[in-house]
Amino acid sequence: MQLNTENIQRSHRMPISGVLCTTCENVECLMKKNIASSVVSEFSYKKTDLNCKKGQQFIMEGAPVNGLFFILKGKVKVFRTGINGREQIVRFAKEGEIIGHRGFGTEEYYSISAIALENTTLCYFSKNLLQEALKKDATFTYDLMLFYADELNRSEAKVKSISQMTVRERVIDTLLYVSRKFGQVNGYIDLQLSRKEYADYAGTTEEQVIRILSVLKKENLIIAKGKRIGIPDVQLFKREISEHNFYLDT
DNA sequence: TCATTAATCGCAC
DNA sequence: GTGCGATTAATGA
Repeated sequence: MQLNTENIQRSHRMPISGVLCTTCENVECLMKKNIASSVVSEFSYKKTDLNCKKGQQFIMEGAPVNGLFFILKGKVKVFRTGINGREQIVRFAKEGEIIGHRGFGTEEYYSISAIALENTTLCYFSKNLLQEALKKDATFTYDLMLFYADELNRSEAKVKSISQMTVRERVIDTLLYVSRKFGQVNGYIDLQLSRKEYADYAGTTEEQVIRILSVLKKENLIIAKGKRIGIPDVQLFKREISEHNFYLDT
């Protein structure tokens, strides 16, 4: 029975490679959420899977936009190259998230770069096919719009944090963001980042992150063993910045 | 294990 | 707060 359906799918409804959206486990994925729609379902067969090894760059700043990526499995960092080669990490992304969406639409070239932080599998959709699907399915389009709105909101919050927070608060903010997004396993954040990557996100230097991290460790607000960093009490940790922000907001 | 790479510290600016 | 160079710790081939 199962073999039979699989054969039918293989004959004319199989994506060019890899995992089907129907069997995919990424519930948060925009495709998965809308898979009940016939438009989305039809469209989902036209993806291409792409395997990226740890450290591999799959979006190059300035390269022409042909489509966009969904993360099937793995973790990714998105960044922009700033003045004198310094990286500015825009965001981190995990399973089910969209990468390269900003280049979508009227933009011709990517304004960001993306690198796999661990071995990652990506679902690639061509720009033209996605546009067609979006025109046909309003719910799908609406979901994408919500995603854009959320991204914009986060991006604005980040502008505030960089311009108004102290370095210490920015590092704390970064730690909170990463732990909220990737969670903690065995008391440590489920993502190993170098001090430089924390710095690139917080908008500081590697040395500054190292110094602040060791202070936070002394204050028992975090635990750190090499690249593994853990936050024992997230609520307590949050208070470190929310107190200050209270004054900023009023 | 040894060699490479990352983290840390101290110091000058 | 930032940036450089030396030292030390961690990682992985």
